[in-house]
Amino acid sequence: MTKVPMRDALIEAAFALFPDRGYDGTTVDDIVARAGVGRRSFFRYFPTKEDVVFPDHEHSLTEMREFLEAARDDEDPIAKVCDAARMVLGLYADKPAFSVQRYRMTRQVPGLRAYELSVVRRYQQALATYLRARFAGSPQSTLRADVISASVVAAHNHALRSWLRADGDGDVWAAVDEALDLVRSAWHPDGSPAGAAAPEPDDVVVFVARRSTPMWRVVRDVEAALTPAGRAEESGQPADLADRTA
Amino acid sequence: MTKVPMRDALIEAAFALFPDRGYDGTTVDDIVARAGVGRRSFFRYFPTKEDVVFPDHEHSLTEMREFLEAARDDEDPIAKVCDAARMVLGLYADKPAFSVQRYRMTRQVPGLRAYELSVVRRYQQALATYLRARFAGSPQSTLRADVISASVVAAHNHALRSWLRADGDGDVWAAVDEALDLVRSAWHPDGSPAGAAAPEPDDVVVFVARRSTPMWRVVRDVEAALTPAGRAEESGQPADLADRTA
DNA sequence: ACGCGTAGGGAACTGAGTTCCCTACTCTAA
DNA sequence: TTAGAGTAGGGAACTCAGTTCCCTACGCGT
Repeated sequence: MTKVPMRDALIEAAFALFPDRGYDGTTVDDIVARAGVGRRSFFRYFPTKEDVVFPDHEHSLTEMREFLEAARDDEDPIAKVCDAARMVLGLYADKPAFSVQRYRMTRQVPGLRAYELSVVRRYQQALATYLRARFAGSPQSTLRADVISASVVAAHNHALRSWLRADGDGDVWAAVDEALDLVRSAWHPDGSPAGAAAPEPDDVVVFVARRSTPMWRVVRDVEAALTPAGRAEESGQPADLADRTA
Repeated sequence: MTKVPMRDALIEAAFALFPDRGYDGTTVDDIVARAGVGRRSFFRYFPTKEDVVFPDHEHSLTEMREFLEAARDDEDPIAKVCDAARMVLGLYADKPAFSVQRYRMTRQVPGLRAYELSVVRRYQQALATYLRARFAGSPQSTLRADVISASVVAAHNHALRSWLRADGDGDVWAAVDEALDLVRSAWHPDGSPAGAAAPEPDDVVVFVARRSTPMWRVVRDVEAALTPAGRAEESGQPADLADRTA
């Protein structure tokens, strides 16, 4: 009847004790006693006590690396690292209660904050490794790879953390999309500085309005132009590329 | 003759032992024995063993905060955080041999890498705090503050680390300037971020959005872009357009 | 001389992480 | 069916970082 793999039993025991005693107040002996196993077994499954708090990041990291290695060469590298960041978001968004509980604990325990930082750095390095390969040959390739991956991670964490601070209320996905859009627009190869004949992607809408335009009218026209709204990119295909509002 | 303050004696003793025994191989007892003081005294001056490896960051952090708090409001905020990053560079560049020795040790000891990350995060937070205050009122102020400070730190570290890897050869200052220039050009007035207004002659606002953008975001950003230096309606975020239309 | 605050010393304890060695189960090959 | 080997788990004993409690010594002003 040792159905539950020991690893899961230890995680469950740990998180059953944390709310009462806190992280520091829960010793490894407490955890193994509750799980009904020997102390030695804990360190067989978790190299340190901190690892039991973030049980799935190791797996998530290898998933991210595989995802990036499987990328085709014709994919936009920046969009790809943004998607990779969204994968990590899923890890948190799938278990809001767990994520919020852990976030609160992490904020209070310096050791856990340090651990979290080291995990974040490994994600960031995975992104940077991918970008370095994709940028290879272009000027400042490693610098750009490092800075862009740092931007993506910062944007992701900004959205994730404000969602966690709000106890998991609100739409994380939308918040992360917005944050990543900012990053993408800052770094993307829109080398064309001022207007001119910029090759615009098909799903981009340009509005022009005078500053004196009443807000209600702008909103109405924007709505009209974006009618096939929503998050489905493949749906909104037709309509004019440039809609003008006097 | 015990002129040397105990703190300095401990640092000196520690770094005298590290080359031979390594960080993990040097116990706190070894250090205090060499310094000729009691074990208890070590923890009076350094909260953890790791702190003795980075003895001056605490002081440097308060210097950076003071530097940023003393900034005038007419200074360019991004240039200011770049200068703040350059202050930290001085900490390393002033003692190349020491910095290189410590860098090599830090690479090999996971605990020291984690410590370094937590220090870096505190610098980054100092930058972000300053930028949040400077950006207050403009759209996405906290997001931009977080992402820009992450970019600055990443650029600084990129240049610093390649200099350290090269055993302190070459011109760090030039390398950091180049790296920071990249960041500044990405975030400063010219690259027009999607969802924000681009500079146009006269009184006209150009608004660019992807068709997949959620409606609530379009409305909010249009509002921010069109509101002429007053305050936006419900969100209470005054949107300053002056930067973008100059 | 007195009291008093501060810098340092040191024993003893807790708890994480390691080392060494033990038991028990299971799967395979002779 | 049994021998052997590989693997999952148990547990004592150790090291070392960090803490707690309490001690001594020195300076310093009144």
